[in-house]
Order: sequence, then structure tokens, then C-alpha cells
Amino acid sequence: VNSRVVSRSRNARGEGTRLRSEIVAAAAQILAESGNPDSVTLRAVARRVGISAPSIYAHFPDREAVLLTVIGDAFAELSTTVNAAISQHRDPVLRLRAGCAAYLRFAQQRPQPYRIMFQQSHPLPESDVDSAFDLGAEAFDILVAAVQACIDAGRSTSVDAFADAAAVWVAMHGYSLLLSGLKKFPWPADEAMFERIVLRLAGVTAESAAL
Amino acid sequence: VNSRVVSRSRNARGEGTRLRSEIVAAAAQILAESGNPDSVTLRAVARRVGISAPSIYAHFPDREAVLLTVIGDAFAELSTTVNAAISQHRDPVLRLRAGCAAYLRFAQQRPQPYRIMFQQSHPLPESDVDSAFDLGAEAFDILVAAVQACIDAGRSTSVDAFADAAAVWVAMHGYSLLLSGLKKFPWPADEAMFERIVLRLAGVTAESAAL
DNA sequence: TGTACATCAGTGAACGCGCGTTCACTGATGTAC
DNA sequence: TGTACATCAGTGAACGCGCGTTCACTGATGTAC
Repeated sequence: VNSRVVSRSRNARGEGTRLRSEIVAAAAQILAESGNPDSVTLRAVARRVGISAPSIYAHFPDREAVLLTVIGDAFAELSTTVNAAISQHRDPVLRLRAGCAAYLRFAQQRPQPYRIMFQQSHPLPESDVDSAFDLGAEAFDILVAAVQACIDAGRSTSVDAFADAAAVWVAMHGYSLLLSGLKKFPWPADEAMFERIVLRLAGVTAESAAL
Repeated sequence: VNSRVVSRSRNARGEGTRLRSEIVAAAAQILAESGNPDSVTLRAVARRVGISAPSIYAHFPDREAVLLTVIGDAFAELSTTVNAAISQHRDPVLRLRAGCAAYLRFAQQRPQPYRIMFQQSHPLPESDVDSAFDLGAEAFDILVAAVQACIDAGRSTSVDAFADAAAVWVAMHGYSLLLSGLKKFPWPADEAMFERIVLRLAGVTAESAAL
């Protein structure tokens, strides 16, 4: 048993990571369809992937770890997509607009992950809530900086970038959730809402907003 | 068996309604503690009330009906409390302030029912989603009217009461959820947020807001 | 006032189900010699 | 090139659990006569 010590760590043979990502994708699908983390069961995931449930244990210690990966991926994607949108512009108002638009787009396109990302409901252990919180705080700093850049450029009347960024964020959050949740509500045009919950709350001056 | 036809309907003997309301209260407690409608099981409710699970069937056709009653009660309470707050004032700005403050207070004091009330996640059948929607729409009309009253009194610069009321609502919604969910976030003072997401979005003029 | 009986709230056992997780296993894959 | 064998991905059966719901029941309560 302990004879050969050379040749350590075989390194997965092609599968391994593939199955792992199939598991995560299936879990994400189920979550997107049901909107309920409780329905992301190991057996349901395994059925969708076409494997037996115990196979999942080769890649994740338990059910919670699967869900955590899905949510962590969603955070990473949101962060990436917002950063990409912002960095396409140099004008501070355009950067703010693009970042917020990307945020709202993500929330509309992935309503269920979005909803669960910012929900305290305890499928997550304390340590992971904290790490998700750090990710979120980092993203929020970007928003504060974007508002501050508008102030510095004389394009916003804001006198408190942090508080105004917080207002923009909560408004975007509420709009995202309600827009995807209450489809029957006679929502004003998207641009009208955007003008109010982003530009007005950020104190962007009218002539600046008009570009 | 079919001899006596006189003396119909005995009318519960004291209990009956009492047990029913104990069931609803227990379900509401469980929901408030867990934040997860799935954990409001008939067995858990029965354990808390101190009865056997099948006893619940004397008062509700199934599990879903219990949850529905809890949520319906929460809607009724929100509506009542907001209306009561508004009707304590005659000044339109004060009415708007009081109504919104009451809304935010409700959401902070009953975070879990609040969260589930406005969530599309399907524990509810279509017809009940619709009736909840009607309740919510009615409450929203009150907000629109409050904003319009400010406009009519020359206290708001708003030119679209409906769109501005929608903006106020989504912002209050997002603030409510995030404030109770992210307790570690360094939130600005409550008044600072209130000023932004209610008064500024409703277009209430500075001198009017200052009273 | 007394008694037979209808009514009613509530019980306890049982059903079938889907779940997370464990465990001993199987068969294909690649490597050492 | 051939063969023994370690490794590894994945399986199938089984466990104990909590669940919603059904069903036949029990015993207290109140009413008709």
C-alpha cells in the first residue's frame, strides 16, 4: 500500500472539473426556474445532470456547498459585468449610467440568483454571508466612486456621495425586485424610472444627464 | 340519520375560532423566525400550538391556506397602519411623510412577512397572487394621491405623480429589504435616507420638506 | 330533573414520498515494470 | 508489446427523517324529550 511514493496526484482525467461545472450549471438552472433554494436538492441536481446523487459528493462536501458556489458565481458575474460596463466610458456621468444600467440588466436577466444574493434568509453559514458581504461592499465602493467622480467633475449637486450612492443602490434594488416580481404592474417607462432612481438620486444635474 | 332537520348549524362552542387564530399566530411566528415559508409546516405549527397536526384540517383545507391567511393578514395590517398614519394629518407633505414612515416602520418591524408579501416565489396560487396584487395596487393608489396632493398644494415640483410615486415605492421597498437584511452595512442615518428616497423622489421642495 | 343521543373538537396511527448522506461496490483508465 | 495493478469516477441500495394528508376513533359538550 505504501510502497511507491513517487507519482503523486494523478490529476483528473478530463472529467472531474467538467462534471463539477455541470453540477453547478444544473443547480443554477433549478434555482432560476424555481426561485426557491430549497428546491435545489442534490437528487434534483443529479437527475438533471444524469448522474446518481452520491456522485456529487466527489465534488462538494454537502448540499450547501453547491448552493454556495452558485451564489458566489452570480456575485462574480455581477461584479464583472458592472466593471466592464463602467470601463467602457471615460465621462463620469456616462460611467455612472453604464454601471447602473448593467446592474439593472443583470437583475432582470437573472432575477432568481439576484434575489437570493441579497437575501439574508439563512441557507448560508455566517462565514459565507460575510464573504458575500465583502463582495457586495466592494461593488458598492465602485458606485460611491462613480458618484464622487460626477461631483468632482461638477456634474452632480450631491454633497454626500456615500449617502446618495446608498439611495441609488436601494432604489435599484427595489426596482429590480418589483419589476421582475410584479409583471402586471403598469410600470412607467424604464428610462423614466432610470432617470429618477439613478440620476435624480445621484444629484446628476439636468444638463449633465442630457449629455 | 336524516330524521331531525330543524336546529341547523351548531356554531362553534367558544373554541373553533380561537384555535383557528392560534394556528395563524403560530404560523406567523414560525415565518417570522425562519423567514422561509417552506418551514411553516403543519406539523411545526401544530407543535407550537400544542395540538396534533390533523386538527388543523378542521380550520384550513390544506397547508397553503394557512400560509395564505398569514400573508393576507399582513397585507391588511400594512394597509391599516399606513392609512391610520396618513389620516392623522391634514397637511399634504405631512400626510406623505407619515404614510411613508408607517410603511417603512412596518417593513422593519415585520421583515419576514414584508419580504414574502412582495415576492413572486410561488407558494401562492394565481388567484391569490391576484388578490394580493389588488390589495397592493390599492395601497399604491394612496401613495399616488398623496404625491398629487403635494403637487396641487404647490409643495412638490413633480410633473408625474404616478411615476414619482412608483420611484418612491421601489426605493422604500429596496431600503426596507436591505436595511433588515444587511445589518452590517454602515447605513447613513435613517432621516438622511428618508429625505432622499421619499422627499427628493417625490419632488417635495426643500422649504416644504423643512415644514 | 334525568337520560339518551347528536354533535363536535381533537387524536393517534398509518400511508407514501422525497430528501441528505453513508457505504460497499464496480468497471474503466492509465501506469509501472 | 504485455500484464498486473493502483487509481478514480461513478453506482445502487439502504438508513433515518420530517413531511402532507387520510382515516377510524374518542370523549366531552350540549340538546331534545
